Amino acid sequence: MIDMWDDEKIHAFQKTLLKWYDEAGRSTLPWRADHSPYRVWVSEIMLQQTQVSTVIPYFNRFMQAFPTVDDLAKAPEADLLKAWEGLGYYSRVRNMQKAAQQIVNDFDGAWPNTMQTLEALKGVGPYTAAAIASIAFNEPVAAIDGNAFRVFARLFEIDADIAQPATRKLFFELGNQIIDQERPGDFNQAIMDLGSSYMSAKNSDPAHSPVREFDASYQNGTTDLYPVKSKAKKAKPVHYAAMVIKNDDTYLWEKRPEIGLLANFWTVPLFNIDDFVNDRDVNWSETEIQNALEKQLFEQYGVKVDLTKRNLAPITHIYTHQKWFVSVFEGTVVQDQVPKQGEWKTMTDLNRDPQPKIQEKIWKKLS
DNA sequence: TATCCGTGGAT
DNA sequence: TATCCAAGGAT
Repeated sequence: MIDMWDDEKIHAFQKTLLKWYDEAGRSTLPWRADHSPYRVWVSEIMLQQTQVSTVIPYFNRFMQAFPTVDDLAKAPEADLLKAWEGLGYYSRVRNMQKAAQQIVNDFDGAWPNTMQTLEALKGVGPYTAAAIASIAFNEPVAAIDGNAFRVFARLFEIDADIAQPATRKLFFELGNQIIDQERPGDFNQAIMDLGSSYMSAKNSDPAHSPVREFDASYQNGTTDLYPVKSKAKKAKPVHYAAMVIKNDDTYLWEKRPEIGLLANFWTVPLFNIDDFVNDRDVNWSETEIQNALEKQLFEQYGVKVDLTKRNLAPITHIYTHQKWFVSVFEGTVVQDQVPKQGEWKTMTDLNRDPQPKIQEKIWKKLS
């Protein structure tokens, strides 16, 4: 199992780590300017599965637009999604608003101030709760994110698979044993800074790490073996026809379902055409696919359409579990009529809605 | 427990 | 190009 350090070594590690953090940590990150729970929380949610350099401009704009938890609680959802547009994992911002309303309504505006009570907030799991509790409220709990998994796995040569949810408990208990009791928030952030520099996933430099004396994997030359992580499944290919249908100066536009991928986002109609696609590339009879698409537009949307252009070279867009191949079709309505499903909107109107990246790619593909 | 949920960057 | 990684959480 784990070759646990004695108290003396733990204290030496804390001292070495925090000394380095004070001298070389990323002190200029905007969410480190102060440790108010609101700022810490917003930054932690944005940073989930998202790189620091990506988050910085979003964070600054978000704090301008929604300076307090009250502002966030009462903001229109469209404004929130527009502020989040391009960040991905959009349920994060929807859950954030629900959590803001929990704080305002259920807790009378007072922040929960322990890891355990913070986990009651929507979208706040074990990692984020520990991060807020330690950074904003000085509670000595380990925040186990991807960095902490990697750093601890290397320091102690831990062979448990970090892709297994059950492994989180092991790392959490280890972290709680070595966390600095006086400066838990700085300790957690120091581990993250270490994990994004000397002990990063790629281009690590353990020989110059401030904690190399404590790094068993470096001492034994096994850095590349840690962390142990099982491989993710490959994304499943899915084929769509994007229907860009014009009616004078408007386009056919519809809202996606409330749950699932890109929930509630507006896009042009996207038809699944896996049935028309052979193996790995478009391979269909021209008249067959064209007739099928026009038929579906009439039956599902109630509009008669003349398809005029097609782009057989598909756009590709990769999600975590799906790889989309999107062929863009253009057409015009034969006669003006109100659609059974979706709406006609001008380009000006639809640019006001937040759009997923795939929709941007579709617009760019138009001839 | 396994799967789902976006996007951008690095190699 | 394919793959992995990036301050995870909900179901």
